[in-house]
Amino acid sequence: MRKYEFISNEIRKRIQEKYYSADQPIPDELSLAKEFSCSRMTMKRALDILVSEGMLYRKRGHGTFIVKSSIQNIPVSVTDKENLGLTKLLVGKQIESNIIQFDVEFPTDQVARQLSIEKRVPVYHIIRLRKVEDEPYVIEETYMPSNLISELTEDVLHDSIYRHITETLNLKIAGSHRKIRADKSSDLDQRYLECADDDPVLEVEQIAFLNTGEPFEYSFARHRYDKFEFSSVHIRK
Amino acid sequence: MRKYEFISNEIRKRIQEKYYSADQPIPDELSLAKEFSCSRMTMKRALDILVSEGMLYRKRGHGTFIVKSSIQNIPVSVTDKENLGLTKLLVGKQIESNIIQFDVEFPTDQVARQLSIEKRVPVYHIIRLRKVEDEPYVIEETYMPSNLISELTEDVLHDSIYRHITETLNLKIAGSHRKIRADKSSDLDQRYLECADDDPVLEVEQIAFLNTGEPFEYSFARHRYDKFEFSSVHIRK
DNA sequence: TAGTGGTCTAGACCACGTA
DNA sequence: ACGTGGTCTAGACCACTAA
Repeated sequence: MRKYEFISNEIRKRIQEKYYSADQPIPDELSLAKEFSCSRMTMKRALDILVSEGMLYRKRGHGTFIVKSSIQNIPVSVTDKENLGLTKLLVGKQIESNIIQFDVEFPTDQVARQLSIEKRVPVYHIIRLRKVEDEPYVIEETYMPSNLISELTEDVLHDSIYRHITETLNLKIAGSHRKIRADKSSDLDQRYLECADDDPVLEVEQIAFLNTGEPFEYSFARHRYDKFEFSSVHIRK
Repeated sequence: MRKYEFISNEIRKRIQEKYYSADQPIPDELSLAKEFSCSRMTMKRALDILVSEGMLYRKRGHGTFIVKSSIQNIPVSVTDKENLGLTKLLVGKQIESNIIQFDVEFPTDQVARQLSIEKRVPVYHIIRLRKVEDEPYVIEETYMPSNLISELTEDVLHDSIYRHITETLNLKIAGSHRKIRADKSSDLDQRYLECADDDPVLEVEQIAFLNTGEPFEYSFARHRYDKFEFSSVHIRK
């Protein structure tokens, strides 16, 4: 366990358990560094994590304070904690994946460009309906280059593509770029998400990268507008 | 100018100008530190910024590499760079604000809770239509505690609330929590955004904080679905 | 084994806010 | 003047990767 992570977790626990008064600054960095037997840089790094989570804020020349609203708000962010698929996001819930389409094809210009591949490299083209607790939740249309993501089978699609990538293929996911927009529901949306003609959907377009810098996924996730919202925390530097 | 910011900007420029080959790692941290006459920690911090922007990625034991797709994709993110209002986001464009409503009232339970204030503290309740280049762009409904944000006038609302807060009141904005969702357009949306009955809207709910930790804004921004999307970059730690 | 990035130290000085 | 956080240094050792 890294020292700064251990300390960060400890301080987070203390805040949640109201060990520190929310009306006063928490102890200064040097005192905390002494308490945890670390350098001030390491202490600062531990606190940085909590600042980036929106749990603490600093005032130069004054001290480090608890963001009061952070104590009750538990689920700070979908965005910043995970870009793992549904499977990890909703642990404990019963998740089911219906395969609507599963093809291999040559990419369109747009798909080839987003995945940074040549047009002659085949891509998987997958459309899945994900259900949570038997309720339709999201339709995911996914493109993945076949040379990068191998051994994709229907079994994998029913389980979790992310698990296949990280555990079976042993690849490492580095991050993703996302765009979020509203759209009118298409016939496909209405059929599978069981939504009304005039129900909108929330679409998340995503390009995900391996730690090699290679894009391995270009996807469109279309969510029922009444069952999903996207959360993010923004801290100014 | 902070040293790590200067270095970070310099490396970013080099990447954009293809000074470094995208097929090879950029020079190692120690060499770069020597070139910029700084410590390795400072060099690492400069590179951290570019990693968090999705421009570089690292492989331990191997080197630091350029994310190829980052070179052409210029506007990486609305999310991570700014939570300043429209005024700063769309510099150079002609922006107009029409005031639809401007009241002071006692907050509802929900508004009081989100702003962490007592129900007896009056709040400004503002609804504005923001136009960009004469086209309707977004309807913003905003609640601000009157004890925190003072001297709010129609002149300010026509200009920029953020400028008033940072420049006139000299307060510092620390960050915000946001939720993004799709919704059906309301009568108000249709009237002012000039959208059709069945056009959806993209709603961004935001609580913004000062560096004192106090929430100063609780707002709902409703965007035309065909004119706005929300971008974010996610890097796994 | 050599070279890379990841963590950590024990200091230093600076910038800012309060008294 | 003092105490706070912000930046920066010049090292050290560790973890991982490739040759």
